[in-house]
Formats: sequence, structure tokens, C-alpha cells
Amino acid sequence: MSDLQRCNLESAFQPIAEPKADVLADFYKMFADPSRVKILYLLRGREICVNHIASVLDMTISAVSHQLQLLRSAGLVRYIREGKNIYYALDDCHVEDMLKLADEHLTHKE
Amino acid sequence: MSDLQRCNLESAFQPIAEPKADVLADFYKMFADPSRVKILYLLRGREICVNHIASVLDMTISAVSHQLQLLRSAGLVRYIREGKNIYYALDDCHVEDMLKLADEHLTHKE
DNA sequence: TGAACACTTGAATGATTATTCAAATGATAA
DNA sequence: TTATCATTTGAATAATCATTCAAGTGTTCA
Repeated sequence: MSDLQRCNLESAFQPIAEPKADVLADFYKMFADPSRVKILYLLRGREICVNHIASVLDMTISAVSHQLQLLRSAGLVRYIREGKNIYYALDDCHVEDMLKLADEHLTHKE
Repeated sequence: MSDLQRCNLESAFQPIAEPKADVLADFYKMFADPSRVKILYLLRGREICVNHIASVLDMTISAVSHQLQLLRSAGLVRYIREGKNIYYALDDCHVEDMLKLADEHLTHKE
């Protein structure tokens, strides 16, 4: 604790702006659900179509599709149609980093 | 998309284990709320006591205390009592990294 | 054209959760 | 010891959200 500044009411504070905190929380929220975590991990380094994701993760296609829609609107995944199938992939360079970072946290805690 | 492997049902998949996904999601969850984001940002590089956090962030002391309890039980913050006050600080080397990473994501998206 | 497949969408339900309020604990000073 | 300040805790409420089910869209192939 000794290297930290212990602050009192006189100290100047510049809290993070309200809207920025909201946007950041929304970003973190995308990772804050086991199903989405599993989907994101599965998509690392490859494109997979919806029914395939569902069967591997033992989820209904509908549930997967709903989560993919969230990830899509957050800009974390993108997709490409190939005939009847739609292939999804990661679409943000920070997604892999987020996955790695939390993984490190997990390993260092044990 | 061209550098990614487009996968079909024959490919070998090794999805992330169920309990690991849960633990990871719980970790991300700690960042997935605007109030907690604001608290964590405020604690970067310093120790601050509860009523001070509350007054700076315009939250009730009770709300702050509840959130600090969550962050505490997740091992993200620690505290030290100094007389009547209790000073909180970040307690995980990955917390700052998580904050930085999401910040980069946010800046690169605009 | 129509049937089958792949996926999306919307409404409903159940579970989780952030905040508030009121009461309790802990520490200090008079 | 009593009063006050700082914080925690528990129950209740309201809002958010993941999943399911049923119905819809889009594509291919016979």
C-alpha cells in the first residue's frame, strides 16, 4: 500500500465521465456471460457457422443467434454468408487481447 | 476473412470448459457496470475512502459499499482501515490492464 | 414452384442484479 | 459511557437480460 497516494477530500479528482463509463461497461458486458465467452473463444482464429457453434457448445440455434446479434451490434464479430450458411468471425483486434488478459488473471490467481 | 480457417463439422473443436467460462464471465462481470467502472477508474494509483468515493461519484455511501464488497470478493480491490476511515485500492495487476485495453478499444472505434 | 435447410426475430418467462432504505457494527473523542 | 462519524449489511424493489418457443426470412435444389 505504501507506494500509493492516500487521498483526502482536498485532492483534485477527475472521475471518468458518465457516458464513457456507460460505453466501457457495455463493452465489458459482452464478455460477462458464459455463453458469449464460449462463443468468442470458439471463434478465435476461425470462421464457424451458427448451427455448428450451437452443436459444439450444446446450445439451441436460437440462443446462439441472439447472442451473436448482441456481439454483432457491439462490433465484436462479423459474418459472411456462404450459400445457406452464415460464417461468423471475431471483428475487433481487442477481443483476442481481452480473452488473453482474463485468462492470465485466471491462471495467476491459482 | 481470407486468412481465417472456415470450419465445418469435421473439424476438431475443443471448446472452453464450462466452469472456466463461468469463472471468466464472473471476472468480466466486475467491469460490466458503470458504477464499478467509475470506482475502478477512480482507484487507479491511489487509495480513497468510501464516503469520499461516494461524494466524488455522486452515489450513496451504501451503493458504493455494496459495489466495493463485490469487487473485494472478486479480489479486485483491497482495503486498509485508518482510524474511522477505510481506504480502498486496486488489488490485481490485471485490473489496470483491463481498464487500459477497453480504453484503447473505445478510442480506436471512433 | 415448393420443400428443406440455415438462420433471425419477437414476445414471454425466469433469473440475476443495482440501488435504496433502515438498521447494525466499529472506531474515536468528549 | 455516550455521542458521533464511517462503513457494512439485509431485505425489498425495479430494471436488465439469457433462454425458449413459435413464427418469419432467405437460400438452395429438385
